[in-house]
Amino acid sequence: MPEPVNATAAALLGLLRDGPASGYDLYQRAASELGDFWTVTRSQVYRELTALAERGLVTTGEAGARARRDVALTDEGARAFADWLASDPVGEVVRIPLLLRLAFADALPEARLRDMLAGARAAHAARLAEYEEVERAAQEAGAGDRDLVTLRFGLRYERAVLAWLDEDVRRL
Amino acid sequence: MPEPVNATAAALLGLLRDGPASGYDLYQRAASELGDFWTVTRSQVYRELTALAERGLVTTGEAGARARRDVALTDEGARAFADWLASDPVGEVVRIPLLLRLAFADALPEARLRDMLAGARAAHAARLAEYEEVERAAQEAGAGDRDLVTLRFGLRYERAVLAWLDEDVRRL
DNA sequence: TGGAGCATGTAATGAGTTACATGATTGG
DNA sequence: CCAATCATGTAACTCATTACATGCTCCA
Repeated sequence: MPEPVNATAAALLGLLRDGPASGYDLYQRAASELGDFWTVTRSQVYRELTALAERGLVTTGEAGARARRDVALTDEGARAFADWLASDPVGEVVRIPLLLRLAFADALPEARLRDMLAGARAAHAARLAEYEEVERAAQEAGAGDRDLVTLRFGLRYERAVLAWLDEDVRRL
Repeated sequence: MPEPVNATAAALLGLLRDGPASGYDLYQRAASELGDFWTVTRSQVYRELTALAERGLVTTGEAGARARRDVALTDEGARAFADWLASDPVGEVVRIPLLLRLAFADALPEARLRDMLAGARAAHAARLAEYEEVERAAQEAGAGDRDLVTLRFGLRYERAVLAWLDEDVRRL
């Protein structure tokens, strides 16, 4: 059994099913199609593509304008993607800097704490509003539930955070 | 202005306010007191402690049993902690492997998908139950809202994920 | 026609995980 | 008294972010 690919590499393979693309393209598509709950940076894209090419899971085409080089999925790459896709989804990460600070709230000046909470509230409310707007637009455009599943997670997440801020954190 | 410390290092400084401790102690305390939304590994603890010692933010004591070496907070370390604590909480990370797979659900065999969702549901339900149990115990022990704020976040998060699984993902 | 901004990629650094090693304790 | 387990730490590796460099395009 060959070494399994990591999730970021697998995501790139998955995107490449739609046809060859440059690292830059893949980066853009990942940002827009994979959503806020699986982010990748450009550097990661290039690193993973290099590694995938070395393993023969993608092939690298000729250089085009601006050093652009398209890569394409190989059969072996498609197989590696399918294996990853069926593998157990492990490694959920939720990391909340605000929560870490609240653990030490005793040492935090009252006023600064209030500011911080207000800032967090505003940021999450803004993201919620953004998601709601995207949902509205998607529904008008006739998107199905399948397309909205990530968005729905985002909506629930942001609402949960806001409820927590308003109902649980408020009383401090 | 000195280079600010990173969040993991800051957490260790924060814990050291209660008195000197070994890396191992700090690791244990971080795991139990900082909760599931800011995890650190043992290796991180030692790496950060080394770096903190080089910067004079902690001092390293003599070796005890089993190569144990306690470190203690310096005044400068306490200042660095306070600075970090008051700084803006940036860098929230939420990373959901299941969501990434759902983005490619078209290529996933029906049965495997169902399994995967069932597994996720079970895992989150178990964590929710665990949190509820901790909450019950804490309340009996007379813990205040201040102590429970992290836990409350966990409760809301797990409930939101379960609702998402049951109400939004179900229909696929 | 030149400079503002987009496209494309690399290098350097930082953070996080896994695997390894080894010395104390302790219960059977 | 020795085997299992706990305590303690290091090394190697993978993953992720930030900073940098440079070539195109296009429009003012």
